[in-house]
Parts: sequence; structure tokens; C-alpha cells
Amino acid sequence: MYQQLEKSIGEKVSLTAAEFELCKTFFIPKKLRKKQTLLLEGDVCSYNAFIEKGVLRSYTTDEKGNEQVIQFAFEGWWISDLSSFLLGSNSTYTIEAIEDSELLLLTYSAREELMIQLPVFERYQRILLQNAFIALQTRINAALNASAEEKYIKLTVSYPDVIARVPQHMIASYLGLTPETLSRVRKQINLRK
Amino acid sequence: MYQQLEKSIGEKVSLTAAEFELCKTFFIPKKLRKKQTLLLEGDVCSYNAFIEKGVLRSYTTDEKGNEQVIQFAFEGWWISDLSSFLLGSNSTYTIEAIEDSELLLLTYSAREELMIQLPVFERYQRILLQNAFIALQTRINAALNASAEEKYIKLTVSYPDVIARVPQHMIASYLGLTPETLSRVRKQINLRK
DNA sequence: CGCGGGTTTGATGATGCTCAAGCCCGGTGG
DNA sequence: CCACCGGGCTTGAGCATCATCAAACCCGCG
Repeated sequence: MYQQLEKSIGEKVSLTAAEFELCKTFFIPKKLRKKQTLLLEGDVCSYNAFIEKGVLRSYTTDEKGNEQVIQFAFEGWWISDLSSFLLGSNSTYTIEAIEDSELLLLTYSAREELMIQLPVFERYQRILLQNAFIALQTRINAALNASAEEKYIKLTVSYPDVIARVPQHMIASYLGLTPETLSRVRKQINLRK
Repeated sequence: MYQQLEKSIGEKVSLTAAEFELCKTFFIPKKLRKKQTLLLEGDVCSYNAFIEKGVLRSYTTDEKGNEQVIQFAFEGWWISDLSSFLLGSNSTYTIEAIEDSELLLLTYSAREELMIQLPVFERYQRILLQNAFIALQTRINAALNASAEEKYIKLTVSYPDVIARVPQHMIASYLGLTPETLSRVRKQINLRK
């Protein structure tokens, strides 16, 4: 149940077995079935969730009722609404399982306490954030300057898991396209092969 | 010369005067005139730069030679190419002064050492990153789902400084628009007032 | 077997880009 | 002090990309 977490932390910082045992005690395991939600838009995000197994997404709903996918998260990734989690504000995101999933939840106070007892965990969190930040900057650049086809191809190269495991209309939303446009883009690409 | 830095750190964490004195010793002051660069595309980003005074931007150049603005940074903000700075890879960004500016530079080793000697500085860095991450997520959402006019209006509301102090063609690039389109958007908005 | 969500296909239209020209204004040199 | 130059902003016409609306299709599931 904690393999992915151990692997993720171990890749970023070094931790003794005893420290990891301590670390584990701060998490709350939780299973989610497909389409169940971890967080509903409007609620306060009480957990930082680490994914041991499965796929989740976060999305907002705009005035017209369209879902706009913000993020996909797979095994070994974290997901939450950081803004709501950190500030206690009402979330603008919903977080939902795309497949049956197994999570490890960290409350705000557990996280604070863990960072105090295990300063290396704060370092781990910072490194994760740095990586996430870099990835987001790259994504912004693609979002602003690439065509529909370029964005899709970049996604297939960088995150083949997304293509393999996520329904197409959610990918379209993630790329800022309509499902129709993504369908046509894929057709074009296939015709050329 | 260190007022903005003291203010920025003080807003996020608490620090004694003596600790701040220690902190200061890790930084290298540097002045930059308008249009001078801190980092050139292709070089390794050796510094994390804190801005005491002035405005900078980072941008990439695509295959066709178009500049794509990634970020603007004002007094009290940080700027660097995190990916290059952390990994020692060649930067894909250029960082350039938009106005005459005064910077405080932190090398990689100075930053590591500072985080060890002053763990609260690691916390400060993590909090900054959290905020930057949240802001980027919001920006992604606008980039993918908002019209040209909506993106511009959101920018005027969220970052009036950008409108006031940055040339219009750079704003256009930041929003992923051509200068012509931004000009027309502004005209439309003015006509309605 | 039939229903329903997701994907595809088609026709039409809007948004924003490209290319081209003109304008405005600040800086430079005669 | 004025004329000229050049960069940046504006304006216009035509065009490409992608969205919208509508309908058909496909396939898994009750």
C-alpha cells in the first residue's frame, strides 16, 4: 500500500527505513471507485492526496457548465487544490477518480507536523513543487503558442499514459479543444501514417 | 538595497534581525540597465534572481524566431529558469531587463547552503513556489479557455502593473496573441466605455 | 434488443492570424 | 531647431484554424 510513496520520496531525498515508518503513520489510506470524488467544487480541500494506484483528474466548471480539466494524476503523483488546501478557501475544483484508485491522504495539520518532525519531507515537497512548476511553464507555453495538433502530439510524447488511460473528451478539455476538434486532429495524424 | 527582500521573506515566515543579516551575506547585488540580459538562451542559469527594483521578463525564441514571453517579474518577485538552475541544463529562456533594475543574485550553492543554515529559508522558498504554482494553474486555465478579450481583461485586473509598465507587444506575446489582435481588443474595450 | 455515452463526420461561422500599409512619437544628426 | 528615421502601435483585407450545431455511428451494458 505504500510502495509508490516510498519510491517517490526515495527518488527525491534519502530516508531511513525508520523515518519512512514514521512518515507512513501520518497518512490516511482511502479507496475511490471510478467517478467517485475526493473533493467537490465549493468545499474546502482537506487533503493532499498521493496516488498509490489509479488515475484522478481535477476540473472546474465554467458559467456555461462546461468542465475544464486542469490536471490528470497517476500512480506516484500528488493531487489536490493547493490554493484551497493551503488557505482554507472554497475550492474551485472538483477532484474525481477516472479509474478505481487507492490514495494516501495527508491533512493540513498532518503535513505541517510531518514537515517539522521530518524536515527532509519539507525538502521532498519543495522538490516536487519545483518539478510541477517547471512542467506547468512548459505546458503554458504550448497552450499559448501551439496549434491543436502540436499540443496533442506533445502530449502523446510527454505523457503517453494520458492517451492510453483517459477518455478522449477529457483529453480534449485538458488541451483546451472541443471533442470534435480532437477527433479530427487524430484522424489527420492517422491519415499521414 | 535589501528592503524588498526583507519584506518578502517577512511576509511568508518569521525571521530575526540577526538571521536576516546572515541571509543577506549569501546574495550578490547586481544592476542591470534596460535591455541588458541576466541569462541568454543556451547558457546555464547560474542565479536565482530577486528583484529589488525594476522589471524583468523571461522569454523563449521559437523556430520562426518569434519571442514568446513566459513571465514578467517586478519588485519583490523572483525570476530564473528553474529547470536550468536546478538541473544545470542549458536554458531555453532569455532573461532581460525591461527597465533599469537592481537584483540580488543567489547561486545554486549559496541557496543550498542558505537553506541548510537557515531552514526557515527553505520554508520561504517552498511557500513562494506554492504561490507561483497556484498562479500558473489559474493562468493555464485562462490561456486554454478564455478569449483574447477575456485574457486581457483578467490581466488588467490581476496585474495592473503589467499594463502600466510593460510595452504592449510584450503583453501580447505573454497572452499568446499577436500585437495586432491585442491592439484591436483594446480598441473594442475602449469603444464600450 | 435497445438504450446511451462517447466518438466521428459534415456544414457553417466566428475568432484571431497574416500580410501590408499608415500613423504616431521620441530620438538623432544636420 | 527642424527634418528625418525607426520602432511600436493601429488599421484594413483576406484567410486559416477551430468552435458550434446537428446528425450518424459505434459499442458496451442493462
